[in-house]
Amino acid sequence: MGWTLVIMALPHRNHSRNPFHGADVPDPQFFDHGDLVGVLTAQPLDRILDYKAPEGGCHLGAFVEVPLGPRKVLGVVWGAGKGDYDRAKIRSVIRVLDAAPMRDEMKQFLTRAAEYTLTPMSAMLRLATRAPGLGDPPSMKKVFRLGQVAPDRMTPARARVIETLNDYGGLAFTLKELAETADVSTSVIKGLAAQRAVLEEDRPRDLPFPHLDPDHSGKTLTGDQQAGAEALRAGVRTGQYGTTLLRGVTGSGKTEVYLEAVAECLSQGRQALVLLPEIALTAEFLTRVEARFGARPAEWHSGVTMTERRRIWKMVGQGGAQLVVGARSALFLPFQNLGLIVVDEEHDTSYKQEDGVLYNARDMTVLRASICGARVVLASATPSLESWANAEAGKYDKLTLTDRFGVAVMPVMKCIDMRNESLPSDRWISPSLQRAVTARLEKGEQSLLFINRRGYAPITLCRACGHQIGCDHCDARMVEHRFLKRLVCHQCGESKPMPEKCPSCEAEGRLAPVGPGVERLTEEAVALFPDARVVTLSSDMYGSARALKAEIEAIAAGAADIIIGTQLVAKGHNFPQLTLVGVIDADLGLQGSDLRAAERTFQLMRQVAGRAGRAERQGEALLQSYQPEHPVIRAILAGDEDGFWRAEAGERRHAGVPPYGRMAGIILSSTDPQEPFDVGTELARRDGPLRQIGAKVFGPAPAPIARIRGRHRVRLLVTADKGAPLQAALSRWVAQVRLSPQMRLAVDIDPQSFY
DNA sequence: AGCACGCCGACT
DNA sequence: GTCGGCGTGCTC
Repeated sequence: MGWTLVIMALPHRNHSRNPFHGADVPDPQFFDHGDLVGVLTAQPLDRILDYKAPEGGCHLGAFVEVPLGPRKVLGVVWGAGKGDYDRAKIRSVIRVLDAAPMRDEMKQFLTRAAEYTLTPMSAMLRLATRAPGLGDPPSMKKVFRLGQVAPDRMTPARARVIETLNDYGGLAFTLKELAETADVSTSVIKGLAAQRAVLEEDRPRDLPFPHLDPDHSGKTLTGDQQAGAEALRAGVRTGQYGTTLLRGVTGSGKTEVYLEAVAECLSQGRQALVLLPEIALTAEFLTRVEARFGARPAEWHSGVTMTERRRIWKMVGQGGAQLVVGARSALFLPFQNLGLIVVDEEHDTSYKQEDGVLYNARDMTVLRASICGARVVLASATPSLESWANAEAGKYDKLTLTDRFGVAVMPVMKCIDMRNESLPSDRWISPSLQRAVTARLEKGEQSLLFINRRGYAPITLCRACGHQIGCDHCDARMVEHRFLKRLVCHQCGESKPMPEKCPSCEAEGRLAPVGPGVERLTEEAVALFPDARVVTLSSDMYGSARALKAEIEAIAAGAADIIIGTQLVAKGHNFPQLTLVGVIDADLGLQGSDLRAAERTFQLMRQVAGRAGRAERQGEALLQSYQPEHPVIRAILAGDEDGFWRAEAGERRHAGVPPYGRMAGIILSSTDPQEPFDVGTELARRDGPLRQIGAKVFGPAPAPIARIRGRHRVRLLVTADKGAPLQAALSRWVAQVRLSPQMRLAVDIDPQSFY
């Protein structure tokens, strides 16, 4: 009651909203009605605008609605107003939205991420407010629970309602849920409510997520896993930033180990975030989380409904969600007390992507954690070279799980030297590989044939004139998909029916498929092994993630003898009866001058090979290669992971490329074919700002795909020394040219692939 | 991003 | 004369 008196007695100017400030010290975190505040809006004006604080004042960081021209837009109170704008034109904040104010930590994170990626702040704010109805007042919905009084007359329908409510012990239902569960019409419930036999109550629309119990217990860990888990727990207990690179093949219990870190984090009363690269994996993953903590966590990805998005955003902000499992954008949720971020499959290239902002979720994770004092676990069977180098340099702790069901069982890896195999040019399964598959068939074991190409054939060639069918909108070849009976552009998704005659010379019946795709390999396997059950796993062959998951489960249960798969099969699915992996083209990706090609091939080959030999059975991996002496192929065969990384690191260091140098890609694109090249040339010529920091510019050159969706693309590449202030120089450099409206310029810091 | 302003070509 | 093309600039 004393509180009431104090608050009542407060003068107009607020002095004590913050209990740590004395009664006569103004709270710098609070702005009174009429004070000037600087507001950052999600509109693409890269400037903080001054407004007058609304009636009732507002806190620093408050989400607000402000007038902007004729519109009302979302904004955040970023600080005090600068006051350098015509006072007469300054308008007032319309209202403070019902959302937890943005914490200083989040402001810092957005600012530094913007600086790093050269992204306008408004775009960063948009990332951080990607949920609908943020400003909605807390709305209620009506729910029904059992009342104390019995109804005047009992009917079968009424009895079902009461029985349902009894069965679920005190749980409240919405009208629709209750009607459906009890199989009655809504009027029955309304009738009962009128007599107060059931009670109608208001409940907030957005409910907290069920409590996760860190002591709910899950699987017992092996000695190796136990030690790893304890190391991670200890890290979380420090309550300070730190990153651990957790290495372990699928099946090593990597997930169980880092879930122990999550458990420790939850015990400390802090929030945790687990990032996964693919939606398809979350269903299985959520089940494992539920087994460990007794309830399901919040799930954030592009597939969740708008309602659920709003619930997660709000609950994360007010502590009603302890754990979020999600895609990369979950990194921008308004956590109040984040203690741990796990990035699973940290090497996955999908972490670096464009969704409004081009950022690498793995790097942004480390940034966010270092600002808010959270722990990071980067988990992977095959870490990225960047993370490996950071661990080597002592920036990250290293933790390697070697146990695989108690014993170290990596498959036996061998190379099939394709130069010694006799094989017609339209066939891809070598006699040696064929014999190995036959041996598995006889033993009733499964084989996996891996090819990293979707469709039937990558090239459709006219035997009469030599024309290759390309996409009308991109400079990419169309890939035949016999399953769909169409030609598909893997760049833009455009497709057209398979033509009867050559679009160039009109010759009929002369179009021929060239090269293998997963569908064509299936055809070959069916012909070679007529009695085997052959199944194809390719991301474009299943309508939904659910259908794909069902298929994978059926295969794991033994519904196929030979699995033909693309990249998809490399990602963490368990096939216990699989003992042979055949890689059709291990050389794919080794050609070309992309410096990351070796790394990607190594990771992919190891992951695919790792599918073989689960459980007790020893597996075998056979790599078909035309260049068995290639260092990457040799490193894979030798299983010498650290040796490979060291060699790769040496080459990169020598070349001064990431992670031992800095790089940025510039993509200029336009509907006009000439303009990007002209602007690119002008930029290359005016390289003063870059030379000041010792950076070099290469290009302009046509981008890897010179035309995508009708836009012509030109690429420049900038390299600099590790310590050079690259971003600042890039901004000054790029600002020298004026772009026409149809021109777009995108800066890609630390590009994933470069030429 | 929107939306207004404004400055040149072809229409009732 | 005006309708409308979209280049340029502004939003506190």
